[in-house]
Formats: sequence, structure tokens, C-alpha cells
Amino acid sequence: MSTATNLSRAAGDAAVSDTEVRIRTAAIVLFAERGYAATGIRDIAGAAGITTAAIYHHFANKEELLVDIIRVGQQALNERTARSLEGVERPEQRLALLISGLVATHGINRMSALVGDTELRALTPDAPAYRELVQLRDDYEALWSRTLRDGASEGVFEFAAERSTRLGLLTMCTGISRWYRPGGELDLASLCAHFTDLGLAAVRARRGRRPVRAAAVTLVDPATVPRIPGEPEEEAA
Amino acid sequence: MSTATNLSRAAGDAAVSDTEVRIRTAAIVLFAERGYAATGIRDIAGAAGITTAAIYHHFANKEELLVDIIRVGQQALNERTARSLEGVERPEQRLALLISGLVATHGINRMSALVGDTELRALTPDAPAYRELVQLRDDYEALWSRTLRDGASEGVFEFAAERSTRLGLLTMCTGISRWYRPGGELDLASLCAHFTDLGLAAVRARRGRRPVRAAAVTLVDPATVPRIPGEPEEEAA
DNA sequence: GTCTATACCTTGATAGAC
DNA sequence: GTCTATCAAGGTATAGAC
Repeated sequence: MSTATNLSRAAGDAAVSDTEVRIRTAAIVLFAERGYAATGIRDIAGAAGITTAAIYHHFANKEELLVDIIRVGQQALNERTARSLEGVERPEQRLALLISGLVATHGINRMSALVGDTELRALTPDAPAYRELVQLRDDYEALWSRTLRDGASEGVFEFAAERSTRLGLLTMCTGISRWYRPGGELDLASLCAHFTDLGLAAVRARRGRRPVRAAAVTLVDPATVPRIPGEPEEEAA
Repeated sequence: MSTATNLSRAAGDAAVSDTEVRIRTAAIVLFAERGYAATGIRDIAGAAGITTAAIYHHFANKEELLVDIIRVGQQALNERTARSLEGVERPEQRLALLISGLVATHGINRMSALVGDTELRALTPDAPAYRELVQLRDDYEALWSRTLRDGASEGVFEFAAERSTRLGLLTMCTGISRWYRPGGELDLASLCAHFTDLGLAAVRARRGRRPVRAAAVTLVDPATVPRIPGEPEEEAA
């Protein structure tokens, strides 16, 4: 559990108090393990070492706690990804950054990413927060769409249908938050490379006659991906 | 909603009453949309057009209802898959049957498959039912393991790590239950072919110098996959 | 086999003292 | 900023009539 101070929010400079980080950690861990609906406000308070009433000093209610966790993670991913793609035009290089960046994020921020990928359905669909989060996710996926379409029209990629290819690759990457643990078969940087290679192969990426492999492109280094406030550091198994 | 009688359980011959099918349908739809924990027994009763007390005549409790839905679907998948692989030795043909069979099942039994893929965590981990379901899932995944390892050792497949390759491909296939709907970009048979092609490409399947494509192998026809009792028929969008 | 009625527990959230 | 104490609502499950 982190005891660092002066952590900053992804979208601003507001400091996050130590108690607030402990609440976030408790919520992230429990939402990831049992799901939002199966987690009680008392479970969160107990894991954070405070009472339920204290939670309401930091967050308006349980739903806002969930929204905050998802938003911080999604905004961080969107900003890092947009920055990594700046000035990069070749579709195979863009796809490699998209895949390795997504895998890196789901390895570093494993639990909060899992919550973001599975608990949108817990939010009231007409709440403004829901719209905002769906918009952020759509903005992110648009980067994938554009890359896949460009690659296909340039003859660098070859696949039958953009939407199902995109969703298949996205699901494959986000799915690692359900089974990856530090200290397993592969370290995270190797996993980024491996999945990039699988993805490039899946769309049959090539330059001229030569298939493009992960070793020939630049990847996102997971060591450069920061943990969001509250995301626990997992021990190697 | 199906009104057929004489439906049979996957693992036996016991008839399923009309009311029981309506309960199953209500539970499958609500568990898939909101999750098990967020679904109340009153919600299920209301959707099935009965009272909560009547549910307890057909199922011992809410957990048993979930277990039953997951078990029937997993057993059906395991049996169909084992049958389709009988006598098939070539790894690329086995992988094609595994992928197309899994995609077909997740298209036909979309909602119950989604429940099976996401709600195991709702069960008490030391309950016998939990152990049984995990065992069934492990039996299924062992078919994938064996196929991938055989293909790699025969030089037909090429990938960096068996476990992450297997989990990546599995997640890609099971993920379609989160976004596929009848009447979309591709019909289900085309989706089976497309994902088989993505999977064969991802492991760089080849015979001699030639890449193996989905068009060169036999696939599972989704029209041969039966709906489990209670799985709703979805309208084309 | 389904109903009405209800028991009993846990839930998210709040009031007000310190 | 955190606590104790508490509330109203909703949760699962059951008893017993028909």
C-alpha cells in the first residue's frame, strides 16, 4: 500500500490526501475482485481502516467513487496514447504503440483497468457521468479505428472487417487484467512485445513482401506508465 | 421467448417445464445485463411473470440458479467441442474448430455464455459447485493447450509463450458476447470464419511455406449449435 | 405449482458529537 | 476529518393457504 504524498490527479493538480488514497485502494481492490454491486460501503471502510461515515467526507456516494476511479484511469490512458502517437504516421508503428500501450496500462494499473472495463454497466445510463465516460472510451477507440482503416487502405494490413477486428484485438489486450500477475511466465515488457507481435500477425501486417514483427517497431515501455492514485502495487507471485 | 416443450437438459433427459424456462430466461437476461449481484430475486420473478416464492419451487436459491445456467452451457460446449475434435490430428484444423466453435457458441448462447464467463466470482469458492465449474472450464482449456503446444512442436505454429497466447485468443473469442448482435456488420458464420482467420494468422500457422487461412480448413457451422434452455432468441437489429 | 404475507438481515446514507 | 448511532429501503428466503 502506497504511503506517498503529493500524488496528483490525472487531469489536474489537486493533491490527494492519504486517507483518500486508502479509500481508493480499498475500492479498486474490492471492485476488481468482487464487482461493484457485490461490494458494500462497509467492506470498503473496513479495508481502508475507517468508518463508513468517513467515506462520505471524501466522496458524495458509492457511485461517485466508482466514476472517479474509472475516469482517472481512462483520462490517463487517453492522454498517454495520444502523446505517443504524435507525429507517427505508419499504421504498423501506430498499431504497435496502441497494443503495447494498452497492455502496459492493463499490467501496471491492472485492477483499476479491470474495473473500468467491466463496471460501466453499474452506472445509471442517463447520468452525465455515464455519458462522459462512454465519450472518453469512444475517443480512445477512435484511435484504433483510424489506424486499422488507414493500414487497410494503404495495403499494410489485411483483414475482413474493421469493427470485429478492432473489438477482437481490444478485448484480447484488455483481457490481460483478468489473468496477468507480476512474476509469471513473462515479465510485462515481454508481454507487451508478445501481444504486439500477435496483433501485427493477426492483421497480417507487412511492408512489401516482409511481415512486420514486434522486433522491428518501437513499443511502449511499461516502466514509463505511472500507477494511478490508489492502484495497489502487486507482489511478484 | 421460446414456448417449445420437451427441451432437454444438456446432461440428461429430464424435461424442463415452461415456467422453469421462463425463470431461466429472466435470470440469463438480467444476469447478463446487470450482473448477478445487481439482480434481485424480485427482478427475476417480475420478468418471469411470477412471484418470488414460486422461484423457490424450481431452484433452491439464487446461487443454484446461477450455477445451473453456467453448468448447462459449459457442459454443452465441452461435449460439442470434444466431439468435433474426434479423430482430427492436424493442429491448424484443431485450432480452427476450437475458435469457430467457441465463437459460434458465444453468438448463439450469447447471454448465458457471458454469464458463464463473468460470474464465476459470485460463487462461494469452497462450495462444491464452484470446484465443479472450474474443473469443467479447465477441461475445456486443456484442449486449447494441447493444440497450441502440438502445433508449436510440429513447427506449424509460431508464438512466444503458450499460456499468454492461449489466454489472448480465448479472451478474444469469448469477448464477442459483449458486442456481437445478430444483424450487424457480419453474420455469425462470417464472424466464425473471420476470427478463425485472425487466430490462424496470430500464431502464424503455415504448412511448408504457405500460411494457412480459414478458407482452407473446416469450421463449425453456428447453425448446428443449439440454444440452451432459457437462452433468449435475439432479434436482428 | 403458485399465491399472500411476512420474517429477518444487510444495504447506502445521514445527523450530530467531538 | 472522523467517530457513534441510527434510519428507511431493499435484499433473500420461508410459512402456510389454496
